[in-house]
Amino acid sequence: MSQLSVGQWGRAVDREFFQQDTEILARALLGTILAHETPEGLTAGRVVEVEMYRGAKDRAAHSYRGVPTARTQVMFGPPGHAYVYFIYGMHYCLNVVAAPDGVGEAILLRALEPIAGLELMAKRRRLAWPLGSRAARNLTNGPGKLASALSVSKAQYGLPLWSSSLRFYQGESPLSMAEIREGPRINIGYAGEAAHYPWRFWIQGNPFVSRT
DNA sequence: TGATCGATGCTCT
DNA sequence: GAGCATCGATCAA
Repeated sequence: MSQLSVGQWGRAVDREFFQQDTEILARALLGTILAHETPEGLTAGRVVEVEMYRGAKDRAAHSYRGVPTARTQVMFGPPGHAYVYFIYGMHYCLNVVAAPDGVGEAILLRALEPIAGLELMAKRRRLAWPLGSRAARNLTNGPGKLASALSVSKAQYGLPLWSSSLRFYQGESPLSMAEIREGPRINIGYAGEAAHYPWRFWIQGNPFVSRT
């Protein structure tokens, strides 16, 4: 059954998809489908909001100091793998590793538009089912929420996002430049000048974006 | 509709 | 020991 659904989302991306400049990749991720198959079932959503973090050039990046740590190790590896970290004592955040091996860059997935497995997502998010329209918007419109809804945690750390149970599909059609908006990233006030860089990208007018 | 604040524990200094 | 790429509850308007 899941194979049928997956077919509607176009081809799975390949390894080469991730081998492009981090900003190009961040924009290209908008509109793709992220799917996670688990024993509980399939959940998937369309990527509608991302932020990029650029290593040594970027005070907001976990990799800013340039030295890999136990947490950030995968960020410095080859692109296309999952960088998952635990934050505020209760949430996970999912990133796509970008840039060549040895360079610590990544793209944070901030919001999805849910498209498959909504009941399972609601269960994981502890929301009542069936969902009202407000609750549907609340399913995956934030980095911690989407990780919870898709059941992403440290168990997915380092997974290749073109060939594992957690992977991207191309989606229907590429977005035009006019559909993509950009602005400063969220909650990085500690990062000085970098806090103002317009490194958050989202699909204009999409109701599942975390903020506008 | 928006501002404020507490929860909670890992990560790094 | 301090801080954190968040979320949800609560309160004011």
